[in-house]
Amino acid sequence: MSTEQLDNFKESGDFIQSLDRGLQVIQAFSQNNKALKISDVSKITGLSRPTARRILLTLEHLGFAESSNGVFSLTARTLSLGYTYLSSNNKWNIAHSFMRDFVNKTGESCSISILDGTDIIYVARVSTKRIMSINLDVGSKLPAYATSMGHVLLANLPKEELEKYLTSLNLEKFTDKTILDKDQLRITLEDVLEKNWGGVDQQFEEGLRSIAVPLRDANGKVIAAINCSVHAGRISKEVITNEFLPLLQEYAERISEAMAITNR
Amino acid sequence: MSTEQLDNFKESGDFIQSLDRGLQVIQAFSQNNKALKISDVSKITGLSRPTARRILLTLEHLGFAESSNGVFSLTARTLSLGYTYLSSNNKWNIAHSFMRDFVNKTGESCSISILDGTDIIYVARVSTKRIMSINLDVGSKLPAYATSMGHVLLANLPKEELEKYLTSLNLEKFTDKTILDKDQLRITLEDVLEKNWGGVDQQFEEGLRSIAVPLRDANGKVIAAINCSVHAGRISKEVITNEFLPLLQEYAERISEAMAITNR
DNA sequence: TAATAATGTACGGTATACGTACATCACTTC
DNA sequence: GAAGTGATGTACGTATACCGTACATTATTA
Repeated sequence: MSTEQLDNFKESGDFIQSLDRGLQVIQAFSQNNKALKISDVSKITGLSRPTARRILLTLEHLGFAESSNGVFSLTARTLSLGYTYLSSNNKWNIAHSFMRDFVNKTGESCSISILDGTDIIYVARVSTKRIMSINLDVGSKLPAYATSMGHVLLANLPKEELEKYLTSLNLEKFTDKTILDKDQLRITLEDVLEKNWGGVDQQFEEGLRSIAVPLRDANGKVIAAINCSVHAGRISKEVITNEFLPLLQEYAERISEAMAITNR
Repeated sequence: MSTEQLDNFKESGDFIQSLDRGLQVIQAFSQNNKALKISDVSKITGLSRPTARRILLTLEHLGFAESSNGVFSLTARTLSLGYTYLSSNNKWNIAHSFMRDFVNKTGESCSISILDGTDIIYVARVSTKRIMSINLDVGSKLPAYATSMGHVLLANLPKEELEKYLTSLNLEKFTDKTILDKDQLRITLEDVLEKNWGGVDQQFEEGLRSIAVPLRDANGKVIAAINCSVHAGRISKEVITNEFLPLLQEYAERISEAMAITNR
């Protein structure tokens, strides 16, 4: 939705400001913002200090936040709040047993993610050893343009949406191999769309290599991406494309099918 | 917090009703409530229909919900909302590598959870094969009294809190072995407190056996529980208590230590 | 075609939530 | 130890955001 549309909606009388603000406050507690004072929240969100205070106190009394010595942090209840999405949506559960199977065969991690704006969000994950510096879990967000799943999801976007994405995009350099040129990204995505799979080699993190393929609904529409990520020093490009890719494609097929059946 | 206290707070002028209501609506989308109509949400939450509608539309326009043909469901953005708890709180990440290590040694799943009211909430999990009928993930909730981690967490509650919990508790029968007697539960918990570990044998689900021990902060206060769950048909009671328990205790010690160091 | 049950919407009142302003407290800094 | 900095708590009057009732409208079913 465009900002203009949002503004229109905000004045439509069907918009609840306080809910928006409350959710903004929860999101203010992101990485490196482990614990926040009232004034911190006020600064981050742009809300007035009394408003930030009221929201934090409300969250605390509802059990979504806790405070000690005037420093607030979220509680695990917030986590289960997000989990209502998963428990209300069993399609990713269906994928799980297939993913486990794939992981047992390859010995490497497997994940599913969907696109949310400029990010991918992990909705299912079966991991083996840890290969990334950050810990990925269901709910994690990563920038789409630097990941294999992101490439698959972006490549399958309608043309105009992709262009909108590309124009508003701000490319950040994560490693020496990160794509920093929009035209190059566009070419890469065209290639991904044609091949029907995407691969990223240490563009997001040094030593991390991954491939991804789409998951489709009954109509063939891409609804998610599934990937396999490996340690670059351990698994060569040849092995991942010649051995893992066909297997991943096979499993993607089977998962898409299983989800289509149960969604009928 | 007691209801009375909450009511007092609600009238204090520091309570934001709309935020409370909005979060109630999100939580209305729990298991088996995959997709909800406006009137469904109104019924479940007790909110008037126009209010439910306003909240749903607001959530939709913020990207936390989506609708098609008048049926609303949550989006993955809700999931990432919950994930802000994890990313704002790195202590469970610290535990992850230890848990992986434990899983590699035993070949069985390992999880950490904390207490939230009458439920335990999973905050970290490294799983192998799937042994439960439901799929557990970070954010999942289970009733405390029927799980080994729940026993550990309940046993370490202050006396009065435990009593309060026990009096208000409604025991549900999950399997033939589920504890249904409060006195028996009390005795079990006393035993757990003394032994410093808890074990549950198919009380929550047929074929599921698990043991749990506490994780403590620098002051020795119990902050979470860590468990190991196995398939009852594959791993005997003897193996789990004689081989896995000492290992779990060792890892719990190491994790507690690691968290204490980084929290300094 | 009537009836049921859902949704959309208008509207006026009021409780709700707001931000400014001031008081207070904790912690530096000179 | 006094002045200064930056935080929090709180009072209060106001504006408005949000509310629910009531009615119109649109599926859906009988």
